Amino acid sequence: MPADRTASTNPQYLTRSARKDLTRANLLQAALTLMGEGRSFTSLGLREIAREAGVVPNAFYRHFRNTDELGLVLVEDVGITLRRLLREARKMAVAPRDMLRRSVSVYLEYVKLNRLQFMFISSERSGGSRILRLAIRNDVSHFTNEMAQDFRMRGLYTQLPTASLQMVCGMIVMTMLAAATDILDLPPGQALLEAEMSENFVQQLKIILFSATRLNEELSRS
Amino acid sequence: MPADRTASTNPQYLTRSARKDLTRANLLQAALTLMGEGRSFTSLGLREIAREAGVVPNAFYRHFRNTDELGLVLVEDVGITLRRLLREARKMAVAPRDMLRRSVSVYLEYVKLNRLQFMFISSERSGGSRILRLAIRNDVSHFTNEMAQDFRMRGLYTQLPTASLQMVCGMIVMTMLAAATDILDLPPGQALLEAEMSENFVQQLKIILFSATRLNEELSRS
DNA sequence: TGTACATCAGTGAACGCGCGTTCACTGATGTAC
DNA sequence: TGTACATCAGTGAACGCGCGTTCACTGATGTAC
Repeated sequence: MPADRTASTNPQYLTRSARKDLTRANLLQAALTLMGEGRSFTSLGLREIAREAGVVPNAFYRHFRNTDELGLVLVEDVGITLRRLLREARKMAVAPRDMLRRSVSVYLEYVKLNRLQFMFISSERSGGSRILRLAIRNDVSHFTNEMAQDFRMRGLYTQLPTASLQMVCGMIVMTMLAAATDILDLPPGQALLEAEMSENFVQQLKIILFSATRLNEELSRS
Repeated sequence: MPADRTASTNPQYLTRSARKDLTRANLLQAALTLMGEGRSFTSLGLREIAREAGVVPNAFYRHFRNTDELGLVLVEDVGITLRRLLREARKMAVAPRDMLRRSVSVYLEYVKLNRLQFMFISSERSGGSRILRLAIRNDVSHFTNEMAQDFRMRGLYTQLPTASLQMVCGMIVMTMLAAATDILDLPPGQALLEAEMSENFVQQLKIILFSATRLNEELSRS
């Protein structure tokens, strides 16, 4: 039952505004939960979300003007998740052995941990509401830019002009999102398929990164 | 007005079954038209499609069981479009000067020519209805396989094992679809942005193809 | 600290609307003789 | 070729339903004195 979600934090002992925040969080979580059941965000209705959150439809308006506004808050949360991912990546030792493979496995774990959020961006990045689509693309391109900056800070690919580095990072992010979609589609418990997929992902990144080292040398000659 | 679509082929002189086919085509076209107005296929209703096609809602059932079934027919059409694209690509001279750049510009023209169909796959490939998503992925992976076969037939990348060639083609197709999405998002008449985007696309393919020639040489050593 | 009043998160009922689906139908087209 | 009948693409009206949105409300929480 939806109400169980709040069972551990007994509303009895919270202030009014804390309880409001809780309901708001329940609404956001309700939308994610429904998406986890195979629904796309765009197809969710206000009443449906309120029902799943255990409040009356009208209560929704105390928190959001409409479902798109709720969606934008979800996108914000995704942005936070992505920035956290970058922070984790930054903590990794500089260029240790098997750096790429380790990054990939950290990333894939992260995707599985934030399953619903990644399902959300994967399905709303192209389809559905225009305003959400733009917000997500904005987040993704911020992520790409920060990745490029991190490469610079670490002194990687210093020979690349900024535009090329941006493009390479764009390809990496595109590949990351495709891999996330693939891994989320996998039925659970398919360890073998997952390992195969992950290995594929590593190879794809190798292809991109390998060429990056040669950009402006061979490529411009061909 | 929707009825104008049929004005050039006066229904008066057609057989009953030919007129039925025309209505069916109008329904399919109506769905594409509505998508062209910024709607996602998943959000289209049966009544809405019928209205746009100029028939009564009930008439829809003479042609499709529901909107998903209409969607599957659209996917079939996309499959045909993609196979036609491959056929055109095959007609191109073997390895002429600037082959890559020529292929890219042919492809981008093709995308613009079949604008609505590419918008359809781009937005329904991840979002919306599960059954449509699977059908589209199926078409895309067929396309990828055929591309790999064509590479083999042309004697390109003969040193690559089949699995690696598949992966490389997968990356090419992923990049192609991303480029299609980008070009379709561009406001019309932005020739400069379009040229930039197209050049970016060329570079991305170079990166992938260049590495492909070195796969199994340098990559496995790194 | 106690009281009187204001605030406001959530309620419950009602609305008008467009939806998908059903039904019996119409009348032009097609077919059999 | 002409006639009588069958077919069936599309019509028009009706249905029940869930939707988003509105309204006046309740009563616990918060605030001012």
